Amino acid sequence: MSSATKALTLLSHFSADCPEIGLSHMCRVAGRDKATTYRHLQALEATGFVEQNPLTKQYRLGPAVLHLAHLREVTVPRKDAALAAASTLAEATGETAHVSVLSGTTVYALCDCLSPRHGTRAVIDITTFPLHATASGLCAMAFGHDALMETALENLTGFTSATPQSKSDLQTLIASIRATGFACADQSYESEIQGIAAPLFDQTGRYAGAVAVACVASRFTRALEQTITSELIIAARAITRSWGGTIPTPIEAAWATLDTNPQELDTTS
Amino acid sequence: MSSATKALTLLSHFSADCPEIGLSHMCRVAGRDKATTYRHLQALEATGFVEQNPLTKQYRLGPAVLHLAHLREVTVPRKDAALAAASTLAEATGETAHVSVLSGTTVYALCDCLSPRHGTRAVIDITTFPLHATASGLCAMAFGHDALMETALENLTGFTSATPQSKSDLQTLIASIRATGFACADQSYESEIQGIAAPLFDQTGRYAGAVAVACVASRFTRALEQTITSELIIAARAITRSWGGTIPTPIEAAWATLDTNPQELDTTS
DNA sequence: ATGGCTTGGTTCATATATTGAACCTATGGT
DNA sequence: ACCATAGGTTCAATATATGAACCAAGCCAT
Repeated sequence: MSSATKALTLLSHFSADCPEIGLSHMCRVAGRDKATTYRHLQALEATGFVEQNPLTKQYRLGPAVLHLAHLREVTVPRKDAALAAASTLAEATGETAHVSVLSGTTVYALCDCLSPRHGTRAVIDITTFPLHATASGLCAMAFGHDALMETALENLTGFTSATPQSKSDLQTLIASIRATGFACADQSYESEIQGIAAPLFDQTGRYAGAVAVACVASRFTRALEQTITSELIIAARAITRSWGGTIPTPIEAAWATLDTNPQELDTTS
Repeated sequence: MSSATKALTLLSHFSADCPEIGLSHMCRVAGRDKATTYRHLQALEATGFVEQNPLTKQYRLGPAVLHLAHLREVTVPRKDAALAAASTLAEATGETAHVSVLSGTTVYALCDCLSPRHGTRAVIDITTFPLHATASGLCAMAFGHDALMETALENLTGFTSATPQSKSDLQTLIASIRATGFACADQSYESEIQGIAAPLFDQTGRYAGAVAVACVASRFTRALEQTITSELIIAARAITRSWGGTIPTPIEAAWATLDTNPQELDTTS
């Protein structure tokens, strides 16, 4: 590990719970020598990445990151990362991939990508996703803020016979989504379309959107489902990372149990 | 210069004009060896501070900065830095210091700090500053967006006999502010109050607000003016830096010519 | 095609910059 | 007065960074 990497790594120990860290404390959490840590903090301070609270002598993030973040936002729009991941996802699954973002209580379509593999394809022709009837909407309800449930209940339009129609229906679905880390919408918005979505998070740590696959229901098999879920995990991690966020540990844990299933099948074969 | 510092310094070469930089280009602008630069970029990439555009192989700012910037915003509110600088400014000048922020076309008071040195003090008892009559407002017009002039012309309230009353009055004042890097309001809002303001900038590079001194006019002398301007420069640099911005070069240049005046006096004495 | 130009990326001996135990000083609590 | 902990400093030992030279790939005009 290079010296520069070690210095940069110190920054990852700052968090919302622990926004100011003293030298000794930093030594402990970083597991490094005091002199080394001190010099690294000096280097970070010289470049504006940290600064010392003049009162407490504790270190905290510096102003340099503000400017860099602004530049990042300008140079790499969110849509680009989403589109790149959606493209890979569509390629790998042979189905339509799309990404949605949550703004207030509305789930907007950010981008989508159709796979040329099959003649029939799911087409995303809406700009806002109903909360209660789509995988992306349900994902937002499961991992977004609480106000979404109220909004959803105000508009329980029945699109198909499978569209959830009650609060208890939604609560059951949401519990399942939170347990598995995936939202599924089995022909609840359009018949013949099966949706599976995974959540995305931004730099604030909050739910930011979903990456989803809309699959022609007649093609949906157990094998395709496995491909979709494992590819969704990859896409969700990539987009979340690009947006400056991280997947919450409980969700990673839920995904990890899914990942091991194929391995179990391998050992029994 | 430590290795970590050298690596961090590479990040400063990214800008809005040049958001993606290739290895060779980075070597040239950083003036360092290719192997060294490459390894530094590798360290930055490993920590998420830069990433490679997969198409062009060029490096650009990475997602890590987004998260850090959010954390910085949460841990260090703008007001704190402003208040610290205002306090120093009030202490050094013996007059009332205050900081304003521009939001839309309105100039809001962010904080102020009175000096206990004199019995009479200027008191900032307004929450929004008139654009045409105060140093902070004129500063916004000189360095902020163009729409401010229209807004100012819609409300040319005459507070004192010295309040500017025409577009040409304002244009003359603004030209002077742009040339000197300071905005002055000589009893144009309240009689007996002389205001001097310096501009502040944020991480977007745009005008963000002003730091100002409100001085009791009867105490205003050439010597005090020199103290105020030199202290204002220090305060403006500190706040701007803390907000993630930089003072534009033309303004620094204007300030530099002022800085040399006292030196000229010294050499002749 | 060919040769020259540039690009991103890699190697390895050299020596420079990093390391960490021990030390210093100040402060707050008992 | 004492101990514990804090931030900060020193210096010999050595691990780590360095850069000239090198490689492979892409581009472009001949």
